[in-house]
Amino acid sequence: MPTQPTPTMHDVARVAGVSVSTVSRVVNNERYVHPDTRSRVVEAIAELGFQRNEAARALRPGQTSDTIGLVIADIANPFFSAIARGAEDVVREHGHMLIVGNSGLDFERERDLVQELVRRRVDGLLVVPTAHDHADLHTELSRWAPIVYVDRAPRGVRADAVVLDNKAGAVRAVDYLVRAGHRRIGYVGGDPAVVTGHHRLAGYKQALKAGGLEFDEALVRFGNHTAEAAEETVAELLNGPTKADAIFADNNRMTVGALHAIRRVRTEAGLAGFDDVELADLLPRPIALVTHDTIELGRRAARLLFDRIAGSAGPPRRITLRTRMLVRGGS
Amino acid sequence: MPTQPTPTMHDVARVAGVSVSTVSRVVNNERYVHPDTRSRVVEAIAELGFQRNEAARALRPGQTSDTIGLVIADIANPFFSAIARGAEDVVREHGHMLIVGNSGLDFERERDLVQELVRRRVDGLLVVPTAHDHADLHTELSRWAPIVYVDRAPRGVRADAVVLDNKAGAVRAVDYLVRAGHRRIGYVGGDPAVVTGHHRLAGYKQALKAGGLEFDEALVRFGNHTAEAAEETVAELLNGPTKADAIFADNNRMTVGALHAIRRVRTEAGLAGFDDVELADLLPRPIALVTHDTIELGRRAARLLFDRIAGSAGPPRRITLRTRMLVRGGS
DNA sequence: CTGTTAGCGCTTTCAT
DNA sequence: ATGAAAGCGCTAACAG
Repeated sequence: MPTQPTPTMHDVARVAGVSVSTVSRVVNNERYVHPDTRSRVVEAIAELGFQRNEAARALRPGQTSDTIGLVIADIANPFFSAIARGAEDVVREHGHMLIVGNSGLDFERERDLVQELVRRRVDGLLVVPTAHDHADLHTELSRWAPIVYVDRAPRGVRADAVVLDNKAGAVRAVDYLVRAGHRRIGYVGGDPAVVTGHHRLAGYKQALKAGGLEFDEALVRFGNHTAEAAEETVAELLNGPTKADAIFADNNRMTVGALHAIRRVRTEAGLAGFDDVELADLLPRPIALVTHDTIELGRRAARLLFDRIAGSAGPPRRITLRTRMLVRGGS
Repeated sequence: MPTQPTPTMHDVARVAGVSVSTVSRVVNNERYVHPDTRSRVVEAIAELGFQRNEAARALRPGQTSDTIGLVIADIANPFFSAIARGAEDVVREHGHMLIVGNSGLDFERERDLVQELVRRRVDGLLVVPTAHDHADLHTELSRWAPIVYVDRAPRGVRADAVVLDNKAGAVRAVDYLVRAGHRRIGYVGGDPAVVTGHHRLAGYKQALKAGGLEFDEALVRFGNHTAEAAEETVAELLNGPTKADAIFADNNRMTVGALHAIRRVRTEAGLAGFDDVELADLLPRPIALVTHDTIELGRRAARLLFDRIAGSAGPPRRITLRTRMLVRGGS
């Protein structure tokens, strides 16, 4: 059956035979309401199934929407869904709700989402920014609601951000491959403009140098946006003239693609990857993984955001979370 | 720096030297605004960084919040995050936004979330219901906003739902194990009260019977709420007096747990599981998986919801999505 | 084409 | 202890 209009405080007041202010007092559990009056109101509320309109409440001066916006690339990617999970944990602790939007790493979409969120008067924003320059967007919108960036700092702005220790993680992973005797280590990455990729590439270069290996531009392949794309790229890297004998995968999607490619090509190529991937420990081949507490990434970002919402001033804060390298699989 | 109060139409009107209604007309792209006036308003909007307050707009009669609520068990579980992804796709197509809440399969939390969502005047609700009886909750809240249930129909109500073909899927998977020569097939499941488990168990039983195997209560273990719990249970099933020689895992978490247990115990036990799991195809052992288009599950539910929001009446609709069985891994 | 007005559902003085 | 009234930011008649 079609839905009915929700009853208002006015309706409740009529049924209970009191004024709206009294209903408001009961709903907000204020003192100075006669027990009898209170129970009549409570009864009316139950009878009508009244649910206070939060949007109307939020309209009053000094009131907030109790809502946080989260903009990520793709909720179906385990990395981002873990962030969402951590964010939601904290957001709920604070009695707020989470509005989620997928940007698909497209700046236009991100911009639309963030603006829409501000129009809905969220109390704060958690954003995994796209690679685009955020100078304008950030300065334009951060006046209205505090913004904390997750996983990477936006281009062109100094702003609050909670990130991973990208370079150190990459160094350890690539170093592992070097020590294992690999000499031509390919790099597979996603969007070349995303800053995490740069940092991980820097780590890759540093580890190569430390291992006495020369950097070869031909071994670096950015621009793979899905696991499938990464699979093709890696197959090429392994089979083609580049003759890679190992792969460092930039993120979880790249790792999945690389695993498939290596299996397809049937080589003994070494593999290391950033982010954890489920079931990697059960694979027949060893794989070095740079892991981290992704849920915590979301949690920390949300905590920092609520700090700002509570009024904490001061310069932009940057929190960097540790990563660990571990070798899984190859049982 | 702390955030400022957002400018209102009144502010824009003052700056542009017009009335609020003119500002409203410009913002809503209505006709009958003189080009000059329009540009003065547009300028003022840009100057102030005005963003229309959607909550205030939604308050007007006949207006909607353009928001959909989604309640799932845990966004970090790939099954649910895929649903969220599908839902968001459709929600966005309709110009709405998605508020997400994790129930953790706890009825109290679910109830709180759904009520809170109604208080925020969402236009509709997408819910993966807990096992608890929903008769009261559904009849109480579905008057105010249409509700479509995802993955399972709630207990105690006839309501719109988009579900999977649980029984048939389980039959095929277990049948695969039977044909492979397994004789003592264990069943590992999650919450015993969730209806999907019942249907999958029914399929399990049917496949056993068809294969001439006797049903043994001792081989059925519900109540595993994490992959880790499932791992312990499966290890017990394989090692203990039950002497299972194969496992049917109820859902993706159970499958992951079972895989770990089997590796730990180092048996040749057969394995089949409901839901897909990433990288299963690269595992050294074959595994029969009941797969489905999870994103589509979310999409279909959202479409059905928007149908109802648009006013479509009629009896509760039940959509059942096909599942497929395929054997992965064991390369 | 533009302004005035009323009112959406709620909270919050201010009286009583 | 309770009610009347104003107003949050916006839209939608209704005038002009």
